[in-house]
Amino acid sequence: MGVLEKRAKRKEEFRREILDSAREIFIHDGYDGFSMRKLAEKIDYSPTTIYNYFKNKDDLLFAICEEFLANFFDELNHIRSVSPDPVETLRKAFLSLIEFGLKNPNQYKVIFFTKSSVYGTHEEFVQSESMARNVYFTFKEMVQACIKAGRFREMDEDVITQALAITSHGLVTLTLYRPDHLKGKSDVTARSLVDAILRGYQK
Amino acid sequence: MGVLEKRAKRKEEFRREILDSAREIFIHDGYDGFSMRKLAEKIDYSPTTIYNYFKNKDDLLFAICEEFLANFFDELNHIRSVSPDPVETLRKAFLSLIEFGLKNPNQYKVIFFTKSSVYGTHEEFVQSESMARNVYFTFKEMVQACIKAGRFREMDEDVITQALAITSHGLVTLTLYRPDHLKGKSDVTARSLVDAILRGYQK
DNA sequence: ATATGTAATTAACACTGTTAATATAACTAT
DNA sequence: ATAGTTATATTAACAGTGTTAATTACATAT
Repeated sequence: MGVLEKRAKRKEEFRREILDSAREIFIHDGYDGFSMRKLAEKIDYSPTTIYNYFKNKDDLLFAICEEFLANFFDELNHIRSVSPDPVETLRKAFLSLIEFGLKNPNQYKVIFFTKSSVYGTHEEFVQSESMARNVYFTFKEMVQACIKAGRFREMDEDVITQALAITSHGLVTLTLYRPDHLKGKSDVTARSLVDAILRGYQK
Repeated sequence: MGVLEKRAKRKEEFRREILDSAREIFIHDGYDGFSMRKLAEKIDYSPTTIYNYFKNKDDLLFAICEEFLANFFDELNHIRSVSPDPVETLRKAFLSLIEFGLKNPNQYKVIFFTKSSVYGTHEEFVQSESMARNVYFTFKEMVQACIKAGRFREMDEDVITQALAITSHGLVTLTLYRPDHLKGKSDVTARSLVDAILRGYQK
């Protein structure tokens, strides 16, 4: 292994180390408790060192988002592989996304708060290799499967997919930011809502 | 008019002046462009003076939320007064909320970002005289009207109301924070989504 | 005129993200 | 081994943020 590769590897490892520490801060102190300086202190380096591994804070947050979504992407594919009925698959995937958001509030906040600019326009988003894109397209494929199986009314797939994304997003963010409003009954409301919307799109 | 009343009146007037300036900053510079120091400069006072009229930044933001929601509350009652069919009333109210959010992005962000603590627990929220409460209960009454008219399946009213709130919230926030994602087709998606969910809850 | 209470200000604290300039360490070529 | 080069880490600083304690200016009441 050449020296250049060794350096690159070491750099990649350090990047990982920073990322792990950053995630720990998020889990431990929440989104508001995170700062570049705090992260620097945790990894025992000066704050400016981080900037040798990440362009800026947004870049760091984006990397964390990607990790988070990569985990969910795996779960999504697992659901698809074990569930035969397309509508049930979609329902499970749907509820899983909601559960994932509610169980990882701080990571979800990172995704939500991270500037939309990092994903670029819709075209750039579609052509990107981001995990957000992968998750979106997996959902879209699930919707397409429902239409193809004749279970859904024939509509624009993107509209339906986005409607589902919107619904889960609304539920998660409202629960995270107005926790008392649903009186801890998020799961009941979630099921009711998922039922209603799937019924609404079914034939 | 006594001196004390005069002082109270003057204080109330100044409070209003601060509030108006704050709203102007939000409209002009957006949520991220707002700061207490900028507001102070605009009203030609030192930053600390604001703290004689508002407990802190959150308190100020809350006041702006209330104003914003008061306007929407009026529109909601207008819709109710002119629309005879309960389901159509709900649909219009629903779409109106979404439109209101999309047309006033910065004010909507204020509502969303303002710490949930200002509304307290659900019980405190219900007993409060906040505009958020009024809007919520108006929506709930509309849902009840649909159930009473035998148009909706008999379910917990709160669950349905919250489901509607969640959906509009999701649509608005996703459009505001991932604008390119819906490719400016928010209105199409909104109508489709509202259609689907109302169909889902109808008999 | 003096005392009282309110309102506004200055200065400061403890933070934030980020950058330019500088020092240090590591590797390359002579 | 030494000199030159490059990558990495650090210090100091900038321009902000919300907020508070201490202090001054001012209008009112005695």
